[in-house]
Amino acid sequence: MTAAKSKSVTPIASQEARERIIAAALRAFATAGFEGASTRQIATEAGVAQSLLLYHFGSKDALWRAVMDKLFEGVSVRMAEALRQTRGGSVKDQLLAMIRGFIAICAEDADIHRIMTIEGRQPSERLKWLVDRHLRVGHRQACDLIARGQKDGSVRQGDPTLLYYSFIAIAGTAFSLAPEIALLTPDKEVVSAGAIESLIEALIFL
Amino acid sequence: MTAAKSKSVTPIASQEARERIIAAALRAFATAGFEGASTRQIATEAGVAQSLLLYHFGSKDALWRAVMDKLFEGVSVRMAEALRQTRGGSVKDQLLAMIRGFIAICAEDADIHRIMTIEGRQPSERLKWLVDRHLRVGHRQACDLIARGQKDGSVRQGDPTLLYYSFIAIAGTAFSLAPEIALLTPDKEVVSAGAIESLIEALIFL
DNA sequence: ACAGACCCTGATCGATTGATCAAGACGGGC
DNA sequence: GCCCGTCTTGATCAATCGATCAGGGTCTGT
Repeated sequence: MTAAKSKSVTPIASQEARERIIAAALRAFATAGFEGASTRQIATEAGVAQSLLLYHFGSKDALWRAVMDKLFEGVSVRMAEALRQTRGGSVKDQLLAMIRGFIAICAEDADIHRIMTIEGRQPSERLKWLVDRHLRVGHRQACDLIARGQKDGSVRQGDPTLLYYSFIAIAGTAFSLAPEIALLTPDKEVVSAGAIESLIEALIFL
Repeated sequence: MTAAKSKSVTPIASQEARERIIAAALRAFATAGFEGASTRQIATEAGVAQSLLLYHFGSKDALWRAVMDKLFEGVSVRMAEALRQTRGGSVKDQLLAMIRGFIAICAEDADIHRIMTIEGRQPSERLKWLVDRHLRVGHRQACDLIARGQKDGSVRQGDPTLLYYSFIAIAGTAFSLAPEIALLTPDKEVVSAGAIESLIEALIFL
């Protein structure tokens, strides 16, 4: 960890501050949206000065992009692993692994689905950046898989994109709207990942 | 229109301004969230001065509540009509009417689902107000219907609330994330209400 | 014609926003 | 010891925020 990185002169002192800022910014952006989140509130939650966050990232927009890169780095790693472990399996097994992985991601951190649905609702430069840099690949992979499943008869017919967004909507909404659901059913325990999975299975597969 | 309303002294001059303000505020709240939307931007879009909007509604919070009342007034009218027309029918027919009604509402105005998912993601006084005043009744009605359908064997087993939010998620997401989907599939036409309906049918019914 | 209620606007308030800047703290290389 | 690049802070900027206020316009009732 303290080993010198060949030619790099930077001793990599406090990358921890960057990570704390990104974590706080993720929560703020996910709950209040881009304009609703303030850099001062993010800095306070991260325990640093507000100017430090502009020193590291340059602007609020650049901070948002850094948060998204960090977010989808983790997501793509998990999804790639799920697909790798079922490489030789059937299309249905690969799709199931993808679905289980996405549910697990949403269960661990509901902010992921929150932040994705915040930006997708109006055209903007941020949405364009997000789609081109992070969303396009996953959508393409999933839709290819769905189309192959439709060909071999294991997946329900219909627009692959609609099926893709439907399963994302079910898995994500159950967790991202947890505060609302908790107010509606205060005595009920948290929603279970297994129930969501069987629901999505019934929706996707024949 | 100019007819005197019995004892009421107010001539009800410009209620049109109120409605323009509410319409503009709905769009603003639905896309930018409560904190992200500014009263000046809303006033500009409505073609009035910013102070007029505080004259009519008192505060930004009160304007938000007025927008919600207007929004759910229309929704509850449509849902009540859908249920009334299938009063004598089977549970499945009543649920189908409810689903079709909700899809039609989302197709007409995607802002409804947008605004519902914006507030449900973090605990707040606004969410508490929204749940108690507008969401609780619809949730109760739908879940009762789902439970009855589960008893007579026409509806899939599972937590009624999860089934309820799943069908809302599918119907709403397809329209509220339309800008994102359009960027992903630029050549494709808009998503069809019929495709969504058959998808939800497969999810809900046995 | 006058008075009063309602509707609406422009100016302005203090607070907060994202961004900039000067200055200090810290540590490694000479 | 001294210097220099990195990291961090506090002060401060113009712009914008929600909210308040005084005042004018318009109509109705008398």
